[in-house]
Amino acid sequence: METNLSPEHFQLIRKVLRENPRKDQDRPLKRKRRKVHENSTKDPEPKVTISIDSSDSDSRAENKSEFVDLGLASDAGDEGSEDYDEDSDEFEDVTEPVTFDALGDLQVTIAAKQETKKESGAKARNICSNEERQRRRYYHMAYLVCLMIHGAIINEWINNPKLLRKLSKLIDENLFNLLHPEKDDQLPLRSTRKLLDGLKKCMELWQKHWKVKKKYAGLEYYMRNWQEIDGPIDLKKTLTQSEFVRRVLKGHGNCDLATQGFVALLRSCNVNARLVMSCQPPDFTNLKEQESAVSREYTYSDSFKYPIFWCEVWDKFTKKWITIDPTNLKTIEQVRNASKLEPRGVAACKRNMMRYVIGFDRKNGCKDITRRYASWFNSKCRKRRITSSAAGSEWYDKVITALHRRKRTRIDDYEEEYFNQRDEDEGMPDNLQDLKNHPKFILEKDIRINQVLKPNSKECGYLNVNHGRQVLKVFDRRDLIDLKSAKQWYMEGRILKVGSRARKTIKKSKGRLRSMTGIDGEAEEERLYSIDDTELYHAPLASIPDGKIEKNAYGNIEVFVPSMIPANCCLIESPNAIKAAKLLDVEYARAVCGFKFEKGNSSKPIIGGVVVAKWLAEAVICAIDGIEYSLELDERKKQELKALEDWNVLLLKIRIKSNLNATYGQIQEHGTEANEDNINDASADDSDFEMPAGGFLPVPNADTEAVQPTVADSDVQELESQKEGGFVVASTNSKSSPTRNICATESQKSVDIDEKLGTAAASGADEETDGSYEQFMEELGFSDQDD
DNA sequence: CTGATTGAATGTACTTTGACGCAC
DNA sequence: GGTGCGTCTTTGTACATTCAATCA
Repeated sequence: METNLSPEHFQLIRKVLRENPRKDQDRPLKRKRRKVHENSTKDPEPKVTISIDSSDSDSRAENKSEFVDLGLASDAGDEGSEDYDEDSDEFEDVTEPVTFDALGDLQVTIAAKQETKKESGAKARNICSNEERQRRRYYHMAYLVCLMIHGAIINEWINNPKLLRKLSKLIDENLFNLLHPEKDDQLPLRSTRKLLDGLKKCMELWQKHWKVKKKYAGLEYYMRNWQEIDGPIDLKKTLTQSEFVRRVLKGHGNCDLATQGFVALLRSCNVNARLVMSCQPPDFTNLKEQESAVSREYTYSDSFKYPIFWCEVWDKFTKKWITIDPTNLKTIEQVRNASKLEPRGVAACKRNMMRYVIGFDRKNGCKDITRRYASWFNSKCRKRRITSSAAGSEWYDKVITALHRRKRTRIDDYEEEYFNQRDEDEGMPDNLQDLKNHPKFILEKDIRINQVLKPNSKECGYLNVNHGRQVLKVFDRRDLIDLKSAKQWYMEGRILKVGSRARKTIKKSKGRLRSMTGIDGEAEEERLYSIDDTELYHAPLASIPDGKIEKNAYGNIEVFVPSMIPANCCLIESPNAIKAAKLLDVEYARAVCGFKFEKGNSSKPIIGGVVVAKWLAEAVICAIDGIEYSLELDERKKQELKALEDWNVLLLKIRIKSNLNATYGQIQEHGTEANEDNINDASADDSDFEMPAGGFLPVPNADTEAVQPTVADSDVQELESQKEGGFVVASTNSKSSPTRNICATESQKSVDIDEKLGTAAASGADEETDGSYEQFMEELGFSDQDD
């Protein structure tokens, strides 16, 4: 019914967020709501309910996705650690039963850990748990992405042709000419002046046309704290595009809608206007468990003084964007170093913390333009953004890229230039906090032990501390040099240049090692060098033609980085590489790619393959292929053997069963039909395994239900417990599949089959496979058995 | 009110080449 | 008697960073 965002749009975002892809593409846009049962600190079993409510969403079919899910699913924390345990007990006490109710709501109930840390006796700090921090981080991300998508959708609606057609009638020819001034060659400023004049007139026109009927019903787009997030959120009915257009044309609604309408008005007369949105997700750097009770309720005007939405117009004469807030502050400005739209004062920042200002342009571009509006972007704003961490930054870039749907233009170049200039112009912070980890400045005392200032570099400023009683020197970070020890440089494939001198000598304290070795007392000295004191390490070449490689004392070659491989050699990374090289009896060296650290001070080299001369590499690779193939065959053989054994056991059981039946009479079987279905289902899943005719796959964990149906009788089930393997029927070979018969059959029939199959399994089959396998191995010349 | 200091919790850099017993 | 393979173990310390609370 309306022009909507394409499904790819959302798929992209989902991909970005590493969401578990869901097939049900038809689910409507979901709203999320999160409730905490009151007294979560006192309740011995506090519960958190996340409910994603779809009941009041509109009918736009392609909007969907469980953002809560995807937020929790993406785990950014463990990527760096190699030894990260898969079955980590991080969440061992947390259970998450997930239930879908009829309305499509999703409930995730997280039972929090029972034990409390109050026994320690320490004063209870108003700080949330580590898990809660993580949750807030994810929630922040999910919230942010929702807001950005919202902005993108509204921005598309603004381009609605019907809306633009009707709005364009409001602009008369004079005004239109003002908005599109001629280029004044003598005084370009005059053109800009005209444009500004036109924009002002537009603004006045719009203010006259538009009656801001309603104040905000709640917090709307303004920032909520974590208690408000967790508490019930009263979401109004969702807007649809037709309703949006109707309201804009009518001139009804709140400030936000008025601004959006204003952007539409400008676009209707072909002005390059941007919809700007300052996204206000909850603050993830706020770790307070509870918002302090004394924080007074800020007045309405404090909270909503600064706008969430505003407008930008491209001025082609000055090559800058002009900022217009037509409804809230009713101002037009050309932002140089500070913007009037940046919230000032504690009260205003409580609800409007400028962190993510996104500009959506008429060609569906999406850019982060926070730099224009945040005057202290580097020192203050930066820390509150998810981009402060590398992983968060990567994530954010992906989201922006996914929402940015146009090619780069010259305007982007000009804007980037402007942002760079703003970065340059941002002054030095005047307090300690903001200088900590500042991207451009560093305090003298924060220079690390392995860093040194460039010779002759001078401080670029001073900071007064303690009301001027102390003065600290501040340096430019560009004057810093990172230093490393010779060994550390070697780990990066670099060695010291001849005659280089240490930039710094530090005392190395190796307390534990020292106490272990019995040497104590004076600390060892460590000489540190800069990268300029080093050069790339070139390993000695392998000898020609035999390819002999120089090895270290341990008989290995160190390949910490690719450049450490001798120039006429190559690294073959395969677990079977050593075996292959040995088999071929060629010169090789085991490659140490790193170390694994274990308890105490012991460390083990990680052998990442072998280094061989280039002219021998192909042979080694072929040998590896062969070995892998033979191993595969070996594995196949094992599987076959196992299958045959299992068959044997099964048939034995059936024989016993039929004997029992014959001796003591028959027992009613039940559920055979259902069982048969199960078997067929199970076999269908395994259809991608290619097994020889009559093949049965041993099920790795044999005590699963899949095994049980094959032998339904209770007598046989007892026997079943003796064996460890199970099997399922391969779907392709119905001819030789006896299970069907067994399940359906009466005792007499099964005996016949028993005899046929039993003998085959017991006698011929084993030897046959064995024989053929060995033949095969001999042909290949890769026999593993060293008899 | 602002910003320095303090204290607690969390995060990260650093470390840089077995020993033994058993089966074949 | 030599070789190869599996098993043992499952963890540390020091310092940096970050926040809320408190103090000046």
